[in-house]
Amino acid sequence: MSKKIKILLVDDEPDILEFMEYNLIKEGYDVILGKNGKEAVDLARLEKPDLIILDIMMPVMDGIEACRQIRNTPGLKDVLIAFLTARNEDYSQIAGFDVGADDYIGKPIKPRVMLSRIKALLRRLNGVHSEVTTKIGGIEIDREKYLAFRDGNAISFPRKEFELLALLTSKPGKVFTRDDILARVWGNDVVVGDRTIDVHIRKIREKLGDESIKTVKGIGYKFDI
Amino acid sequence: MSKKIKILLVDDEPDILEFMEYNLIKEGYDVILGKNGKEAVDLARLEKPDLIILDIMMPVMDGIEACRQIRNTPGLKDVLIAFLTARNEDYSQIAGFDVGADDYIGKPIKPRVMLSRIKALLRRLNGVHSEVTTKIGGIEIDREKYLAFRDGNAISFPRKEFELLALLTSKPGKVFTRDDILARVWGNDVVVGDRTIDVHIRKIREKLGDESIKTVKGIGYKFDI
DNA sequence: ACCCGTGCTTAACAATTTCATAACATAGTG
DNA sequence: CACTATGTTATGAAATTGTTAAGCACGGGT
Repeated sequence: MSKKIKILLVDDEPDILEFMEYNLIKEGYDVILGKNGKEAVDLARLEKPDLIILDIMMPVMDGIEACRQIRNTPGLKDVLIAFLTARNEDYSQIAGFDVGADDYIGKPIKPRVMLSRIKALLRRLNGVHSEVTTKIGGIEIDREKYLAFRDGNAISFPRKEFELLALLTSKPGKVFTRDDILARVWGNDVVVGDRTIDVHIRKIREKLGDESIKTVKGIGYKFDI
Repeated sequence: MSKKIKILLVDDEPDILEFMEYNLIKEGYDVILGKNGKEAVDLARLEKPDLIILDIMMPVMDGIEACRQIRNTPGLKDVLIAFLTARNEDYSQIAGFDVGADDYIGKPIKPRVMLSRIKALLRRLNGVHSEVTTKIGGIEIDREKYLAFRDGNAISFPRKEFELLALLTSKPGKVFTRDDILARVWGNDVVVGDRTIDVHIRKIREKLGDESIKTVKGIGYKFDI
């Protein structure tokens, strides 16, 4: 996958946490756990997850209030938030949509339903997300076609190479550290050897046929004209 | 001049039906009427409207269930569905979200509000699926006839194959991920094995007899000339 | 009700592509 | 110059997709 998707999961019942964590990790998501609303807010600010799943009923701070505070955090206004609710809870209390929830997931939780719902939500996110194409210094990156173009000629890349290139070109001139690159192209907990990034960089350079990817020794790489 | 837009309107109160029908027809829409959820499903399948407006509370089958069934009908996965809801029905809103509604129109209905909402919805539709036929690289897809044509010769496909082809050709060049494809051709809650998509792709390729469907390894498939 | 054909899914296996690594070369830095 | 970070290359493992055939479910017709 491109950058691994990070999900913050908050519930006060360890069983549910464990159950959902298991299913989410199995799908390849990056999962962070919290056990009350207070933690939810702190972790959200710290980790900037892509999606937050909040139980409504929790000690210390309930999900509604947590949601409100998260939404009031700069940079987290557009995070996806879904509520967990028991079927028989009083829906009027779950006026969750008033505080800006994006979806709700009913208990008891069925793994398949939950996962498909999450995928649907994340798909919505993708639609809004960054620009589909970037044009910079004679080459154009089309994230939808998974192709780069130079003078109208398509250059195709295998997945990792493309994602690496897409990352670098997403902010031309910015230096991405190796850790950055590892986290965002490979995923947070993936461990790969020292030379892996270099090899991919090399192949991209070869295909692009120019010097647009610069090495910043001791730091990382950047895409620059 | 495009085809007239077809709206299926379902409510059990004749007054509301008449009132809305009047306003919609005045705007030049093609209106079909139903008076309960059962009729909604039947008419939706029969008429393939562009937009369905469902009351939540209805005899025989409520709007929620009708929506669910419509969404599970092949070929109607992407139909626009809007719910009619009385102001204070929190429950409706939440449950409606659950089954994939696109919008809510509150009662009491104000004609102008309703019409602008409907136009906004249909604008969304235009981006994606408006054209009945697509012509691309020697082949033509007719979504109404469920047929593809190459040099005037019809090629017929079973439903799944056709929908898959229709999806890919809806945006030539764009890579559709496997998850995308699963969600939009098979449906959100359907779980099928790993090789199912491949098998369908293979059959389509066989029938098209060319290389227009490309594999993007690790991502998905695209239709490209 | 029964049969038949079609469409859909699966499973097993083959073919292919991509990826990570190791070993070594080179360049940059103080 | 010594040391460290990066470049290069070939190679095998791993991941992904292709292919085929078989079985099941469903609908239409008799």
